[in-house]
Amino acid sequence: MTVRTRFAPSPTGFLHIGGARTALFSWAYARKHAGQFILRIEDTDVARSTPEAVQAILDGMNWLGLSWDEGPFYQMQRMERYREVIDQMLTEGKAYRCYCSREELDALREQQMASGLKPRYDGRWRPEPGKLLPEVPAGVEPVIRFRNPQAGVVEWNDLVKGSISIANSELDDLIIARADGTPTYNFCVVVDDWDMGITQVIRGDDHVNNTPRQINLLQALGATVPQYAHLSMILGDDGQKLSKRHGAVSVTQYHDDGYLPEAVLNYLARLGWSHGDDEIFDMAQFCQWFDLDHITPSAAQFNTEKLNWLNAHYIKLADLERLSADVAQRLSAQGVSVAAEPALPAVLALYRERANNLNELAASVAYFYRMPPIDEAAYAKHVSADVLPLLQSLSDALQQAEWTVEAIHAALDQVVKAAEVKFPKLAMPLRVLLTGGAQSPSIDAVMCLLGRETTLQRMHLPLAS
RNA sequence: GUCCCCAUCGUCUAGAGGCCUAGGACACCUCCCUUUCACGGAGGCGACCGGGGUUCGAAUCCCCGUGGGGACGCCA
Repeated sequence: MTVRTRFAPSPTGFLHIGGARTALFSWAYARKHAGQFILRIEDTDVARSTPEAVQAILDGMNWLGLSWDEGPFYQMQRMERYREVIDQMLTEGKAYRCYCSREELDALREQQMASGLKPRYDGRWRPEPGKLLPEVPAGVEPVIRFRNPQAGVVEWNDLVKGSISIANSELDDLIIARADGTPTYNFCVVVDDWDMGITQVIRGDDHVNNTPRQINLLQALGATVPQYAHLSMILGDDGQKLSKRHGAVSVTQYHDDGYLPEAVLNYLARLGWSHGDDEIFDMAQFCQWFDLDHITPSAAQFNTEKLNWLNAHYIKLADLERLSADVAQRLSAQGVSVAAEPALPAVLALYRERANNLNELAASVAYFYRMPPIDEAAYAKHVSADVLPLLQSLSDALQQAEWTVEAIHAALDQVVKAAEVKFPKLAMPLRVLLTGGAQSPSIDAVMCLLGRETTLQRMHLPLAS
């Protein structure tokens, strides 16, 4: 049987890091087994679902490169099918109408909580042989409830957590259709997973408690029960649960923050899953290695520093043209337009080893394309009066020097030797004048890229005043 | 409250009874490289939640405790 997995987000917000990892694992599992990965949008909560959120999820998936083979399917477009199944269940006595008002249910819940019980529906409208049902109240639209088994236990072998069993006595008759006729989550999931032939349900472990209900429903429908794999949640950098208020951001925010998708993917892959001591691998490798046996059942804390490390790694590896296109955009967003010279790829080749993210990288090379603001402290420290003669003689030497790193280096050496000073005595003030700050790659390489004209011009700043 | 789940360095993790004086990675510290800052290289620091069992032997299996998390919606 071919593997079919799915990612089924509800479009009530963006695709966050936890959802992205769930999608990644489902995707990788399908790829590993040469199966299909299906995208399904669970939009039955009409009040909270938005088209913007759908788009945000699609954007996130696309940025990460998690491609789906079927879908996106929208549950709101499958209403007819749900109704058909509900009608059939009603006919077969597998579901029934319940005329309890919300107030009634709230009161029941409160009362049960107060007496230390697990709140659940008491089955007052559940038909039983010989049982007298209450009189149908006028003007109340009923909900439809599933007739859940009352005895026995539901047990499944969770592919991540191992055997889990929950007694049916813990469950109640869940509502599968609201008073307005729209079906509810647990029901739609079941019908969809069934219709779509899902073989492995890989999802967050906040769904563990839904699983026995879904299994009961599936069995009532005569459907094959898929395998389940429940992934533990991802905690924030501070160990706290992620929420809108607290650290949960869209995966596309990582793009804005200068992360490469391959870095985010690699990081996510290692969060809760491992392959021995392997830390760095691409998605092709991941799809070969991925399995559910090596998923950690416990929650994982997000660690931005490790993500940064991976990002820096992938920046060093990235194709220079691709990097240039990205960095040019970031620069232009800051009002810096990239000139033809020096060529951005060559500049990035010099700088990519020192950046943790693309924004840093862009900021660090901006001085090639516009006069940088000078770090005053660095200026005061390095550009003292006694270096002015050095700058002057270097300037002289540079006028007719061949413009190569070697020749520039020779000129620097010559000035330093003649003045009997250490190399940094000249290199540091140059750094400050040319780049605006005290840190840069090898100064001769910087000068070479900057070009003769700009170099001399910036060098002459203190000489002129 | 009830039910379910989880528990190895600060963090991500390796670990399927002997290979464990517990391995790797990030972070941190030291040194090396060096033209500053990085990069890179070499070292270092640092953990099996507690208690009982089972066993010749337990980080690994069982039980209890403790701690953490999740679920208990006409949300998904």
